[in-house]
Amino acid sequence: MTAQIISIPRAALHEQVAYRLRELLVEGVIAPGAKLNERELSLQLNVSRTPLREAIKMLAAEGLVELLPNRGAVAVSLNEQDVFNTFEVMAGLEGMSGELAAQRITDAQLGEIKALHFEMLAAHARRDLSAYYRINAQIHRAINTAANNAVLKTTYAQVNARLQALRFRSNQDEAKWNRAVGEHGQMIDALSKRDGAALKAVLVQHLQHKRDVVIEQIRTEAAKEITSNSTSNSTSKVEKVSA
Amino acid sequence: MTAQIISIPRAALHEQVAYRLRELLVEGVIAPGAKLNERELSLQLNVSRTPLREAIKMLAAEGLVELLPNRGAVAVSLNEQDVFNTFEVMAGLEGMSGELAAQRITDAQLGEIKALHFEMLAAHARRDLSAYYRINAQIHRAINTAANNAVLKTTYAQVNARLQALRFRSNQDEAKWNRAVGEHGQMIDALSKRDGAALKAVLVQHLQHKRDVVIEQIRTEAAKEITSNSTSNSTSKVEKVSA
DNA sequence: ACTATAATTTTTGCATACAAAATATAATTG
DNA sequence: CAATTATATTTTGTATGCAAAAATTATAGT
Repeated sequence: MTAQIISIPRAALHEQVAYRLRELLVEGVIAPGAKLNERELSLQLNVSRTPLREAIKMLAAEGLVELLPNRGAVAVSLNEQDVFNTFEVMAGLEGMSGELAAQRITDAQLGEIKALHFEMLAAHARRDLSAYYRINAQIHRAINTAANNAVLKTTYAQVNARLQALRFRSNQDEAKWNRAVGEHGQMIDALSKRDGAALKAVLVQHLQHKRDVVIEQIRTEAAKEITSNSTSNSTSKVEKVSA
Repeated sequence: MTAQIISIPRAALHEQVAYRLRELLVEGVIAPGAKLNERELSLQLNVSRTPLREAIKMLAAEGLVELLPNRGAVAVSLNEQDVFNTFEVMAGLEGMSGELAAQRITDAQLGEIKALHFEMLAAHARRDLSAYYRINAQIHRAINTAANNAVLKTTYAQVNARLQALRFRSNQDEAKWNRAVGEHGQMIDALSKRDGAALKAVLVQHLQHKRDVVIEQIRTEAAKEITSNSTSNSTSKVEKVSA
């Protein structure tokens, strides 16, 4: 008799596809505004169009792609207003997370967040932006987890994914980076004191600052786009689609 | 030449199906925990299984149904913890709505909300619970709309839909009903003064009270269920599924 | 009669096939 | 040559078919 492998029932195909597409969208491999060609994707992912389409419908419900009737799906492309609105909601959700986390966090969880904080300081000291962003995301996720509310967690993840898909993370200036790190210090203080109101305030402010940075970048990008379009041949992407 | 009808491109089939299923779930026609049989539904809705399945996948992403690998989909059934968590998030979202609405509401919108408020008082005076709930929902939706944030609106709608699906709306006692109506009066005051902080506070409290009412009902229902199961033949629904 | 096993039916999951719409390409005309 | 119409191709949307898994019913054994 052959060794019976314990059945880890591999996720349904549409789940796997949704997971992979989510990665591609959030990592920017599929750029905002880009069209999702079903034939092409089903070839690349090696699945038929049926589970692919089911996955796309899920992503549409999550707000990561937009469905155009009879014209398929495109990766969401947020305009300035969309970004503003999304950050506004994110700020509220982060605030909620912080307030609840302050009430519910365990000592172990707090210890882990402090550890991550020091790792973040290290990344900052080394000017390692990539590591900084990774650890930063981990800290925010940890606070969210400490809030111990599954609905909040999924809601947060869903709204956040749309912002991640923007991939605006490069070149924030020195002063703003320092400010962000300072705010993180305040977060740790507030969490240590289990001061929900203070943590909430810091997180909301933190998100507002991040919002300002991103919106500034969008404007810079837009300005560059116009310049390049008027001087050289247009290299602009697929027509802009609102979210 | 025949009169050219202005093409109102009827929504894609999967959209229509999703819309209809959403109604059935929120109105409780498909009860929490009930299985969604694909053959049966495709016959009833007169569509093939393909668009039906796509619609179900969307509802799964919205959190209205749960997918069981190789076993299809069931209408979500929230346990007490789930309900608590959902209300916690709803309270936060309502608070956000109120805070933003106070800043952004137009005089026309405020007028409409005041009108709805009086209609609600009328329904309360007549002890017309059905009308009361309908108008109540309209008021909350109007506040949400006045917040003027599309992301908040969809997020709110999505989380709220899961609570609607609970259909816990019957028999709230007199004192609690009066209290809820009183809170609504405070909302109107706060909105009129454009006092975001006050409105937020009232809304959060309002939701907490609603949460308490619902959780109490769940416990009562659960107690009844146990009694009936032990005395008579079990008429319980499909196995409980967590959300 | 109750449990365990086997056969049957149902149901889900995925792939394929076909029709309609949209897009791209070619042809035509002023 | 530009603009428009006609044709071909691609792409999406929906239905159907088939295999695998699950649920149900039947059968056998204790």
